[in-house]
Amino acid sequence: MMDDTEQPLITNEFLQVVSLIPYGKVATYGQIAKLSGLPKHARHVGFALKKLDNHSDLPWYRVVNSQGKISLQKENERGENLQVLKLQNEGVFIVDGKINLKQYQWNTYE
DNA sequence: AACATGACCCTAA
DNA sequence: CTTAGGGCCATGT
Repeated sequence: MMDDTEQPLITNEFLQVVSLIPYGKVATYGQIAKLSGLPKHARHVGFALKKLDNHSDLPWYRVVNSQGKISLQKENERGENLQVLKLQNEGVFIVDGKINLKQYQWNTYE
């Protein structure tokens, strides 16, 4: 039997890392890619997340770009961004559409 | 196979 | 501070 469980990409690696982002913290696309061992694939992190369903358990909303801005532009009927709401709900302050990474970025050192 | 696209990143100006 | 350009590479057509 053929067992073609081959992934479109190494998507699972990305999602694995995303699931590790602590509550109330955020990580950048590049950071996720790097931690997954694929530093050149920052773009594909977003690509992988886009293919997710909104009812996924993954904290996809904790992923922002390197400038601390929300990359997802999609809005609901109220003109609100779901990612913004999710983050604010975790206590992440967003000023002028930007997040202070110095304060909220997931520090993988230690 | 070639071309366009993308929830990006980095540097220069 | 913002914008522009080049780099990157899997996916879709």
